[in-house]
Order: sequence, then structure tokens, then C-alpha cells
Amino acid sequence: MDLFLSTYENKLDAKGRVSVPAPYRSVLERNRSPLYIYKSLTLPCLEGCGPERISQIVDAIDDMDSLSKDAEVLQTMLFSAQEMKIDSDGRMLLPAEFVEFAELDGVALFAGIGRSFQIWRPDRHQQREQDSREQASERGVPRLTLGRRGMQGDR
Amino acid sequence: MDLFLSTYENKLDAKGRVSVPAPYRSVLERNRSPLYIYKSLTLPCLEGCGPERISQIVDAIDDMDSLSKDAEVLQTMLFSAQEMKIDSDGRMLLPAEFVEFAELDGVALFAGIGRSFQIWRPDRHQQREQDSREQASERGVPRLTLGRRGMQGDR
DNA sequence: TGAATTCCCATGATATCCCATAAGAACCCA
DNA sequence: TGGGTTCTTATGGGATATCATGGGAATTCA
Repeated sequence: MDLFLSTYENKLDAKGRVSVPAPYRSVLERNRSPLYIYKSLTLPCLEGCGPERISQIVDAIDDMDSLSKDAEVLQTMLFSAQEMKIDSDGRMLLPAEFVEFAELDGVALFAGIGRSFQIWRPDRHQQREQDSREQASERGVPRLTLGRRGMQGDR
Repeated sequence: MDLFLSTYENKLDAKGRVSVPAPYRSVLERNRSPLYIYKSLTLPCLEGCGPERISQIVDAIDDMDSLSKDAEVLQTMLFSAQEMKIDSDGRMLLPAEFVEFAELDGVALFAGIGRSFQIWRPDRHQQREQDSREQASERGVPRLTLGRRGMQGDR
């Protein structure tokens, strides 16, 4: 199925290195995919994904009026995106710009959300989780209207 | 039919290991499915399921506005979810975070509820069962409409 | 030539594997 | 029906492998 799931807190060392969680690495390796990181358009976090997700964005832009505001916004995702090299110990080097953007301070929290993952400052993420849980208890869990779309849906 | 049913109380050892009840294991093995565990959104317990449920959530999110509250809530399920490795003795290792969330203390109660199951602290589960029975006698049993659900045929 | 990056190795913590034991269930056969 | 035997499960503990992480050496780049 090859999804990014669960959360991991890894240290960001003085050189700017973080270990990519081993389960994420093996998802990428299984698909022989490089890892891309970019700044979230809407949240104070980074996003990570494989190449498919990137080409989806590219395709979406190609289908729009390339001069429209919408296209312009999506283009910012692309030019903030960067292919990450993963060293022999499974670490990547986060550029200072990324660290500043997500306001990371010594710790990076990886949160897997399926086909992509996010990198958060831990306290921010915790707040977010708490909000969602409150939302769920008050207003209920979103109806999964997953009817019969894929049935044997696996992937 | 392949459903998770009945309840089992198994020990959680010092290393955090629990035996997955053999009947649950064989459901998973028959379908060659890995096991996923996540923190319940609304209850103080863990939930276990196969991959179908997880991919339903992933697909549902992809079909929603990814910034909506609903999508955020579903993402919470994903980043709390984890694929469990089951060792050769049929045990899985519950991460400390799961143990704390469900406040497990040496014993894990597995409660099968069909296509998924829950893991409870035994006294909590017992309380819950009692509450449900009281509610049933006071307010009556919810209407159970069985049969002929699919109509468009299947399942 | 200095700063940043990459490579390499060491280490401790933790997860995983492997074997041993014990209790219970299913089985067999007289 | 009874009694023994074999399987399956759950569980405990030790050995081994994996992973995150720190730091130094080598390399690259400007």
C-alpha cells in the first residue's frame, strides 16, 4: 500500500541534518523514488512527497490558464520544492530557509498523511491534533462516504 | 465472513508487547492484510483494522478540500495510524504513545466490532458495556435494520 | 582558504528475532 | 468415557539487528 503514516519526532542537529523516519525511507526506496520537500501553501509546515505528487501539481497547472492567479499560486509550490539527498545514514539536510519557514528548533515532527507527509514544529502540531480531536468529539467524525468507489481499493 | 468478533484480554509485557488474539490474526492472514492501529478520534481506546479502511480515508481526503476541517480530522486518523509488525509469535509491539493514550496498564482488552476492533483498558471497557446496557433498557434499543442494505447489489 | 556539505564510524536505545515454558484445547484410541 | 498425547496459544527472557544521533575527517564549492 505504501503510505506515509504515523508520526515521528527526530532531532535536527547543528548542521541541519534530520533522520528521515525509516518507514518513510522504505516507502521511497521500494518505489525507487526521490524525496521532494516544499513549503506548504497554507500552513506553517513543510510537505514531503514522492515524484507522483509533484507531477500531479505540474499537470494541474498545465490545465489552467497559466497567467491566472491560481496558477501563480500553485507555481510557488513548485519553485519552493526541492529534491532531497538522503545520506548513507538516512538523513537529509534541511536548508536554512525550510527550517525558518517551519520555525523548527532542534526537533522536527514528521506526520504521515497518506501519500505525503508534513514536517512540523512539535508544539504547533500538537495544538492541531488537539483541535481536530475536539472537533471530532463535538461535531462527530466526518462521514466517510466512501461508498463503493473502489471496493477492493488497495494500492 | 472474516470479521473481528468476541473479546480477549492479553498481557502487555514490560517491553510493550501483546499477543494479537489468534482469531484476529487468522482473519488478517487469510486476507494477507497487514494490521493497522490508530488512536480513536472520540474514545479513549485504540482501533485496529485492515488496509481497506485506511485507503478509504486516504481516498476520501484526496476528494475533499484539503483545507477543510473534515479533511483535517481525517488526517489526524492517518498520522496516528501505524502499520504493525506481527512477530513470529503473533505479538505486536505497542509504542509507548499508544499505551499512554489508552492508559493501558499490563493488560489489553481486544473487542471485536466486525470490520475493526478496539483495544481498551479492561475496567474502562467494562464501564462502557454497563453504560450501554443501561441506556438500552432506559431508552430502548436502537432500531436495527438488517437485510437488504446494498440494493445496488454487493458485499 | 574558509565555509558548507558529504562521508564514515561509534554508540546507545530500542525493536526484532529466537528459543523455552506453560496452560489449555483438540484429538485419538482403547 | 476416560486418559493420555499432540497442537495451538500466550508469555517470559536473552541474543541480535536496526535506527537515530553525535562527531570527526574528507571533500566540494565559491
